[in-house]
Amino acid sequence: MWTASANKKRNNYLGGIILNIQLVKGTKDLYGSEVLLWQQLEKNIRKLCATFGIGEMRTPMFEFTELFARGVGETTDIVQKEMYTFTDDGNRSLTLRPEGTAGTVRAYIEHGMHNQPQPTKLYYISPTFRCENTQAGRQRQFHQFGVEMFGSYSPAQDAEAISVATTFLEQLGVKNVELRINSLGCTECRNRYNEKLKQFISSHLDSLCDTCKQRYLKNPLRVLDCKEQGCQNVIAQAPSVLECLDEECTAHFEKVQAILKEMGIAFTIDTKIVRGLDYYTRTVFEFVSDGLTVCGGGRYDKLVEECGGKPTGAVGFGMGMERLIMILQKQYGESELKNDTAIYIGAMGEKGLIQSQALTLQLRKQGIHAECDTVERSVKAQMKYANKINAHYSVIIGNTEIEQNQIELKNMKEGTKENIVLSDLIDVIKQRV
RNA sequence: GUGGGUAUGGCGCAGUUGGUUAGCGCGCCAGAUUGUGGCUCUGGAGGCCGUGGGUUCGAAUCCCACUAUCCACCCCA
Repeated sequence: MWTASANKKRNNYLGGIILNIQLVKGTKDLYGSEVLLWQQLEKNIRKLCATFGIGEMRTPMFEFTELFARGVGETTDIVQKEMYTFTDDGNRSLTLRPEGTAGTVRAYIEHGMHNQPQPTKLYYISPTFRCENTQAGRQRQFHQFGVEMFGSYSPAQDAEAISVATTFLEQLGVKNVELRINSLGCTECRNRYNEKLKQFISSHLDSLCDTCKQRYLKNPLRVLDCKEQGCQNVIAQAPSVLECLDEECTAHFEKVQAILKEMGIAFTIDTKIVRGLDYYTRTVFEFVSDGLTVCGGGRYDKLVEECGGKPTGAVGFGMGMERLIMILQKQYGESELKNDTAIYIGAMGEKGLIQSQALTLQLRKQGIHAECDTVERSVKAQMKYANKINAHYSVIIGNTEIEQNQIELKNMKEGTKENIVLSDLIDVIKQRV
């Protein structure tokens, strides 16, 4: 590990050149039992998506800055102060992706996916970057699992997207999950509501906090999100978005609810949900567990068009993997995940060492996890090692075994031994695994 | 960006009002009669106590700055 003192020593070797070989703020190495947890989570996601007919989309880690600035919204905090932006050789302004939707939309348009049978359903599990203050479960490089569904304006698509998230959280066993939904309406409804809200807020300015006094002009919806008590009191009296929806948007929202009900998906309507991203239209939703938002998403019918594609209805959601991992860790408690080893093939003497290496490879080629001694330790130490790596069986190969073509196969759990013919070892193990 | 806590071998922690060679648990390595694990015992390796300054005869310990980390706010996933 590159501790600071290790750096110091290293610097001496390198003649005083100072190397900053340390983790960058907000980044993390994943290894050991933690990475096993990640693998399991990813496996669950892939299986889930296969069930829902959602294909994987892998977009590049960086794109033109413009894409995110436009896609995510110029007024959002993400664009204004949290993006990792740099200029490359060709003087292009590039940015590490701060969220997954924009890149997916770009790919959808660029590859003419609207020519495929619609809807196009895509998911991604990708590293994502935001330059903001860190906290538990919030890194500067974090991982997002997201699903995007293109090509439908129907409320059925909203419901399908929500059902993916519900099923996933259910299967993961996340407890106390609550689904909250709301509708922001189409652009017209939204503008109408913004005006109404502005008027309402301006008549209650005195009770608002300082930030809200500023931001209500630009983005009055944000005030609904404020946690200050004073603002909360004002908001409680504020007009609801739902009152401003036109007929179509109202019908859409009602239909989403009807489908969810029939699907057996419980939800509550929360007119305070507005989401921080500018691109949402109509349905928006959040899954909250113990006060933490574990999933957020909604419909974004204008985004594909804004990014240069044909008008296309779309709906999606994102989940922070780090938060899911935290939940899983709590669930699994301290019990460490381990990779088991089928058999440990120890060796005694030179002939044994040589043969054990070859035998191990043969087993591995058959898909069996075998380990052998590559350190030339004592038999006792080898057995200790076999125990530590959770070997189910062990054998020691030495001169006697080779001469007699006989070995003692030991069952590590039971502590029992049995004699078998050395040349039969592979077949015997294959049968037992 | 704002406020508060923390920073000691791989991990988790002690280190008393500043005083000699900085400890403990887990882990790692090796032994406990010569070729066999899990228990126990013994020994060993591994830290200039986050970094840089300052106060002092003397600093892990006091002061300042920086960095990282955690918590809250902000925002989101």
